[in-house]
Amino acid sequence: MRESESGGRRPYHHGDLHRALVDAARALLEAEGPGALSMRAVARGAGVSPAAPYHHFKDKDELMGAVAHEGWLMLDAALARARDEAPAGRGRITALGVAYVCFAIDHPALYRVMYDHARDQESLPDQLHEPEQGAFATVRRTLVEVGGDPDARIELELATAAAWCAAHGLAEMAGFKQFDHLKDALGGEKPFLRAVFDQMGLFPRMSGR
Amino acid sequence: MRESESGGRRPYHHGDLHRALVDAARALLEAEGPGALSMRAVARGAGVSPAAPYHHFKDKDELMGAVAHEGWLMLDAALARARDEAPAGRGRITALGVAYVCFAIDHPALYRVMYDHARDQESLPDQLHEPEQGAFATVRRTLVEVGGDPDARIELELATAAAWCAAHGLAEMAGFKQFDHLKDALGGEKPFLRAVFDQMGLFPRMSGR
DNA sequence: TGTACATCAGTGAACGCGCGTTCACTGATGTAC
DNA sequence: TGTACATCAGTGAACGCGCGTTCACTGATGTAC
Repeated sequence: MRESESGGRRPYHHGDLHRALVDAARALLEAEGPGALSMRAVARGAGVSPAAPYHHFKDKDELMGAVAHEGWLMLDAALARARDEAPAGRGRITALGVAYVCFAIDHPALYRVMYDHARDQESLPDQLHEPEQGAFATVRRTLVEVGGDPDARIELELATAAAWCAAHGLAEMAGFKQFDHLKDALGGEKPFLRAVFDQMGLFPRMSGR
Repeated sequence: MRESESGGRRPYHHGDLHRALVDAARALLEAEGPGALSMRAVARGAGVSPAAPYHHFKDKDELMGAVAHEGWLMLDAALARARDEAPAGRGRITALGVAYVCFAIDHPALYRVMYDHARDQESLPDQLHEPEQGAFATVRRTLVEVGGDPDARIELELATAAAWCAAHGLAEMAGFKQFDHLKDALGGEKPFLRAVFDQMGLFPRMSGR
């Protein structure tokens, strides 16, 4: 792809078509949205014949899975970064939520693909459930710090589930026009997101039960 | 459609094809999911030629809009009913949230179409913003009862937005397998939904600000 | 009551399209001797 | 170092498909006189 775009003749063998295909898919996604993501369009984007991708992916679903997987890794990284940057304390969980939604806003089409793929298999990617890594763990760990009892598994998972759903809902709706005047009133998108998360009270309410 | 299904010969004129098409679309949606919703499939479902729908809908988008509209009306009704049935008080807002998610669980494909259509125009349907009717008003009214200050417009809308996003997020994720053991631990789907909503603390926190 | 005519709401064939996938193939590369 | 050969990773043409939409048409209905 690099060669063909810069005018030089591309060698017969690509080098790393697997990578190039995923990159092309993501570029297409950002440029034209999820509806434009076809096997043929991705091959076209990588400067390769429509049959070539089948040497690297069993079928369309497998390519989509690879794109979604990369998205989840990016989201993991974004949450971990947000966590490290926010001062410890109650605001940290809000910071995570804001980072989550910002990711979805910055990569709306990729975010959609991630969830569409997850929905097809009726579950989020496994890595979210691995105990010591991934976005799920980051959320849970932060909830513990913020006041959750690490031994109260059910309550902790409930809090994590609540935070996740809240973030997902806001991520999907943040672009709706109905919220524009709220954003104006609060001074922009991020203050709006922070306010909604605060409103939701995502930190655990473990005490008093 | 009625006639053709019962074996009698259908008269040349249908009677109410507009209605029959929307019904066929919804039946198709429930039976095969949003991916199967094509103009031709809907016509087929209504027992009519592929060109016939164009006498009633300008294009596919207009048909989809009609289906989505009907979905919103159903959701409005479900929320109003839930509100009337729940005892007054703080639990009412949770009951609304549960009813919302139950609607999405009972009509997953329709719910998807509703939001896809909304997303395409970057906003929820207008009726959600009309002051005295629709689901939005039901949520807001209930929030006021539960302790919100009706004059604090921004805070009230923030609370409504938060509740809406929370419900939407949960609606989209309620089917994921990750939550299965939480549902088991809590005694079923509805207790799980209630617990998540309670966790989120959707009632307004107007006091102390 | 009968007839001419406009209008409405269907038909069915066709348009061009892009899709996912398969196929027989071929050029490039790596390895064994 | 040179050669035979297996394997890999591409090509490009073709498959059958269902789609949204348009077209000229026709059967049914309603209205005016």
